[in-house]
Amino acid sequence: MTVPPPPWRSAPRRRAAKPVLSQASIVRAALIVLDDEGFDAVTMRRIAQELETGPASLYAHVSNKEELAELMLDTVLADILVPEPDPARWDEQVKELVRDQIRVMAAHRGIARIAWDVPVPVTPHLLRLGEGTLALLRAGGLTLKQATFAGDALALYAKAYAYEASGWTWGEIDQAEVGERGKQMVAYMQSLPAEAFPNLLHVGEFFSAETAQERLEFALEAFLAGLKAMAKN
Amino acid sequence: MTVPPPPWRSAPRRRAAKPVLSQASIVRAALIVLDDEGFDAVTMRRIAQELETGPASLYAHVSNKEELAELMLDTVLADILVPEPDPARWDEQVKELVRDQIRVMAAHRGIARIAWDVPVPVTPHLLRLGEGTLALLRAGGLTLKQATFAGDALALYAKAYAYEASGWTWGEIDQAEVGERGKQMVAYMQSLPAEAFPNLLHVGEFFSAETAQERLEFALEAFLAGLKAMAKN
DNA sequence: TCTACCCTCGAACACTGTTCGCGTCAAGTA
DNA sequence: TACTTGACGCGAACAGTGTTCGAGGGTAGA
Repeated sequence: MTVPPPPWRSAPRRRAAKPVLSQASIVRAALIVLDDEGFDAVTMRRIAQELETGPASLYAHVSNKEELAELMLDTVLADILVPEPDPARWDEQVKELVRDQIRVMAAHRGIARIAWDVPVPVTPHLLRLGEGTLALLRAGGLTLKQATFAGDALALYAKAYAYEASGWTWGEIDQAEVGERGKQMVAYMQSLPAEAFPNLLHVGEFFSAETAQERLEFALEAFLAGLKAMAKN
Repeated sequence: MTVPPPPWRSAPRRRAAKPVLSQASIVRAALIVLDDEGFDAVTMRRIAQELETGPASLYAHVSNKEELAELMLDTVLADILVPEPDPARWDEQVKELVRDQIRVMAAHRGIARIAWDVPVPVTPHLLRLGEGTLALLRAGGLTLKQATFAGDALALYAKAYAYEASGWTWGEIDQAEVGERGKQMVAYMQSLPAEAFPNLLHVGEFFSAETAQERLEFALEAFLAGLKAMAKN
């Protein structure tokens, strides 16, 4: 009963004319929006727009935004290399592993925030990373329990510094506003008795994007030194 | 021109009949909602409802929700006591200060999350806390720069463990869901070659609400040990 | 050719933070 | 005492969010 399409009309577009929707393509689109426009821009509508469709279409491939966030995190973490433990280079390997996590997370602004919000971190690459960290720490002479606790702390370092780093790097923290608040802060402190904030008044120079790396190295250095002392017992 | 109110109508309610709106009362109401119903329930509408008014009324006393969050955090931090440095009890004092921060933050579920989101932590009590931490650390023999970096790391510890602790304690992390995910995780790991996750398979017991305190103590212990070694140089 | 089935997606729902602007009240001034 | 003024209360609305429903269409298998 259906009439064939008139010959002057081009053949009906096949579905595949536009990239087919899939979990992977959705995650990819979400990461593109994240990189280009920041964390707040990553909405279901914006992602759908990127794929030239409506928000409802996404829910056939992703059960909700939380799951999508988890998939984004896992995708990003795929770039982390877990080293083969080499006892001779133990410190350096541990530091490198943490730096690597920060590197990949800071590359996508706001992804560190997702890392905090995932309650139970069990995605394939997180498992791989966790196992690798444990193996590395145990190679340094720690018990399984010690390694677990140390790994927990190190993951925390990575997330915290990556979170801060992405804020500074990507301008999610409004530089002008920060400067304004900084001035107000100094003025406030100077309005109080001079001896009220003898230390705080001089730490401003230590807090900036430039010192982020240095602060991380300091914390890592101290933590690892303490860890090594524990491993010997 | 105005007609006096008819005598059978009760005298118009005075403004003071219901508690007058103020920044302090709004913050108080917000904390009540936070404690009773959790982080997600803290909306401008719910706070207004608690004060028997509409959401628009709040904006006369608080410029936006971000500022309100900051005020909530500051109010909670008021309970922290900053100790007079006593070199003989240095370690214990530092640990106590961190524990104290975690204690007050874990008491209000979700307040730790606010702490992460405040970009430039400059509220009165945060300044007081920062100065106290610096003074304490310097009393342990650290340079101002070392003390700054160490204080940064310690604040990070406090926020991270408080965030996690409140999640567990207050059931924002759905226990049933966690259990389900845990089972799936174990099943997934067992479906892979046995040697793929030799360590991860046995750490489950170390991760629970009960070990949160222990994990913090471990991390603090290691970090402080490393710090003391640095101070001597 | 018919029948399932799954995917697509417009429309709608319930919710969010925030603004506008009209009233009303309280305190200050003449 | 009468009037002005300015601040506050708050109903209504706006733009945006995540998510669901259900009708429709395309594809694959019988």
